[in-house]
Amino acid sequence: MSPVETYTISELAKHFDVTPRAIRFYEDQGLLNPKRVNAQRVYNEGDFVRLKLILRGKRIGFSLAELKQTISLYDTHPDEKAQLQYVLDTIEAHRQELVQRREDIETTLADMDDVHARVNEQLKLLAS
Amino acid sequence: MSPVETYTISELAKHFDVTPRAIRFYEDQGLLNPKRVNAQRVYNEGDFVRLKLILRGKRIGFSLAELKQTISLYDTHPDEKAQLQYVLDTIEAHRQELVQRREDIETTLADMDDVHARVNEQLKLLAS
DNA sequence: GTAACAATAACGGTGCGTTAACGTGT
DNA sequence: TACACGTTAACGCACCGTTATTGTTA
Repeated sequence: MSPVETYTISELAKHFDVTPRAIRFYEDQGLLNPKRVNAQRVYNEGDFVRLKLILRGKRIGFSLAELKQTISLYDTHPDEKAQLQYVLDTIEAHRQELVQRREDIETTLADMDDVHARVNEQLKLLAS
Repeated sequence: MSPVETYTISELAKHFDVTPRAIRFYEDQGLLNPKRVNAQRVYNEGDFVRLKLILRGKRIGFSLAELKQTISLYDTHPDEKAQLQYVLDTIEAHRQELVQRREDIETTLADMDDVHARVNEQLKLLAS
């Protein structure tokens, strides 16, 4: 047996800079499902990654409810054709959203560059 | 005088697919400031663009409060050095945020591609 | 359409009181 | 071995602040 790295809730909390309370909350919402040893939560590598995905998803702007859906897809291993197709379709839908969001960001960055350039010009004129 | 394109609130609402009520709300929050003719709102091209920026910003994930700040910066034309520098700094801060968010999105898209490929593989095996 | 005020609903948690398990020093 | 003590965690329920809207009435 290879040793499996595990974590307590407070270790995770510290690592990701969130409160243990929040981690339990994510579990309440169905986003995590760690093993238990005497009612105590024991997190493995998979849970670790899952939490990382949750936090990244939050930064991107997804709600916990949305994350619950997508993250499940990531590590489910369905064996039926219909299910596999469903996974593909769902991924595709989310992909579209993300691509749109990325475009919005690109556009905004470009706008910012414009403003930045103009303001910088002003600043130079003023300095001379 | 060149004719200036103007819009009523319901025209804007229809165009951007939001309720007039929401547009008034954005004004309450200080994000819009259309001219009035007899207390009735009259929106010009600038207002139009502003609303577009607001909605794009929302999609990206900025709060109305943040948008109020940034959008103001976009079309203010300060003349003092300190103010100009402030604008540059603020833009830079928001830029950092956006770049981070874009990175998160890139990573997630890559993850999705992985899953997509794996699932597709499964599907092919099943079909054969 | 407008103004003003209220109500709502989702979201993402937090606080708290209580109970339980575990390790340490005496 | 026994006991007290501190730490950490679990649970459940209520509650909260922010945000973004929507309703309502005049």
